[in-house]
Amino acid sequence: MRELGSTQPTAVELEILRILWELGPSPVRRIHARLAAEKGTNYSTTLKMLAVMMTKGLVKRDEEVSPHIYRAAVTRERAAKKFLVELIDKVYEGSAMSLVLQALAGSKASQAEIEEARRLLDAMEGQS
Amino acid sequence: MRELGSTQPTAVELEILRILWELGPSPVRRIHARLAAEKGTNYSTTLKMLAVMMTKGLVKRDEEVSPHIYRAAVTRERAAKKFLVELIDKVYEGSAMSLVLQALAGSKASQAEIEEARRLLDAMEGQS
DNA sequence: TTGCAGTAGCGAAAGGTGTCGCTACACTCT
DNA sequence: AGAGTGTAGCGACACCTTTCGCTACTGCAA
Repeated sequence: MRELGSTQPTAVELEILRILWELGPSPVRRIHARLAAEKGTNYSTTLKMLAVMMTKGLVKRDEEVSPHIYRAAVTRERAAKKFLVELIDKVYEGSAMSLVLQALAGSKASQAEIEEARRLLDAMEGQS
Repeated sequence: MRELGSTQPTAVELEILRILWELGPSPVRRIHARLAAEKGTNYSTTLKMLAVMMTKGLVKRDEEVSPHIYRAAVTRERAAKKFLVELIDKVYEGSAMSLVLQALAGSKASQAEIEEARRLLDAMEGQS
């Protein structure tokens, strides 16, 4: 019972997505090199995971060239947003931005990030 | 291979935690009523899930009384924070508060929440 | 005391994730 | 042609999550 557009990536899938976001479109070799460095898993495993992710629509690949080139089918931003929406939904069931921020309070942020956050808040205040 | 203090709740476990956060300490009957309303699962299933969650330390129970009373072993806030930290770690590998905010930008926030966010940013700026 | 209702628990099984071994195909290079 | 190297994929398996059926215990009512 899998919902249509909302295939949340699992742990390893997310690791692969992160690698793709960082590296950009890459052949399996390169993805595997990173993944193996972190987890020590086999080449076959990486390949299989990519295959599974293909069926879930999490990645796309160019089969014209050889080796095939894989790329993430979702952007980092979109994925993050999806996670957050689900998090708020699951944990707070409803909008609770202030609580999320509260949770973030412990983490350190650079001056630049804080500035940007302020700008964003200003923008949010304007609309809606 | 499960890390020591970081037992991330699975999907159903999270649903149960959410129910407990909302209801407060409750007997299985009450938890099950909610869960069954959402998923239509059996009483045995709820009971088993609670048992599993006991071994993981996600819930605690008072066995003195009958029926036993279950309560969440973690607060909503702590759980949310854990999720967020993991999210940032997994998706952005490192601090990226502004990006998280970016992701949140689409969601609507009340004036009060925005105010609170501003106050929080001020506080964060002060320290560290 | 027997029977019923509510409660607790165990063990099995179904489904999903992550892992790999083994096979096959292509493309060199000799 | 044959050997060697890089690439792709299938099928099996181990492990975890989620599900339930069946059993057992408790306490109260007939």
